[in-house]
Amino acid sequence: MRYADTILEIIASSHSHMTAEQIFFALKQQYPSVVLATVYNNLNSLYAQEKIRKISVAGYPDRYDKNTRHDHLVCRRCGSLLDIHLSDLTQELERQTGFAIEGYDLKIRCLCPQCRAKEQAAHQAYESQDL
Amino acid sequence: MRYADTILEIIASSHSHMTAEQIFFALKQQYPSVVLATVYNNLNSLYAQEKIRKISVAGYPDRYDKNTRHDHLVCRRCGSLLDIHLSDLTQELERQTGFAIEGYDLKIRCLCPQCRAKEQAAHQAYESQDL
DNA sequence: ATTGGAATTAGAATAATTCTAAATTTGGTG
DNA sequence: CACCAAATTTAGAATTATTCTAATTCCAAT
Repeated sequence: MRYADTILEIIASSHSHMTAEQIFFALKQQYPSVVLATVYNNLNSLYAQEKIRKISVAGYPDRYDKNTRHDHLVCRRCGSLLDIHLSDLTQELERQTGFAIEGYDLKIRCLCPQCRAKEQAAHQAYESQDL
Repeated sequence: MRYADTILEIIASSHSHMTAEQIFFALKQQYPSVVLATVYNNLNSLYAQEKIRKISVAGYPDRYDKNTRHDHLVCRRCGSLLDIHLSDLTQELERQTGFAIEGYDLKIRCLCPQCRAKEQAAHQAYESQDL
């Protein structure tokens, strides 16, 4: 895992949530000979060690994130992600489910500002059309 | 959308969480000439109308579920899903995020009973080996 | 009957990811 | 240092899930 630390740094220092391909291009800046499969190998290994998180949203490639406890806002229109720090639900979920849980993944569906603007524009175009 | 209602019924009456392919085979019982692309067309349309939910877990094909409010237990080892009815977090999430949210998706990571048994067996084999 | 629009079909295409086998690198040992 | 074994990387083929395209079929309204 010669590249594992560099990949961890790329993920840690990114404010976006990068796909395997984006990480691949970032890594290529430093190691031009590296190959996408290696990135997948490293990401899978880091994920298995729980050093990174993997975020799956239907319709989008998997994205990777640092493994700190936080939740995500997901735009229902463009799929963009935003970290959000909410209070930890583990205790409450254990109380409600009645057993020890290993963790959880909370995605909040919303509209990002750009998409909100686009939807409003579309809505107004519709409203003002001749009927 | 000639098959939409049948697909809805298949999803509603299934206690598992079916993949597009499983739904395709179930639908084929009644309509042997139907084709996988049609199932995807119907599922995408039902999903766009919010009549069904789509569940994405990294490493597994998307699965579909009825669109009632409930959460999911996800086995971290085999990916199996189980519905669980927890109290609605919308209010609390709106309070914490400070804006109107459209919904959320909560997956609780755990080990299903079968996988727990397997992990224990593996653990005991490891413990009892000659060192 | 005829037509138009929507849905379905078949199958090719695409995208993401994994797999396989060969080559390379690494670390330990004599 | 030289060698070996193990682990990692590489290249590229393969697989899987899903979407796309174009042709066909279905159905409802003339």
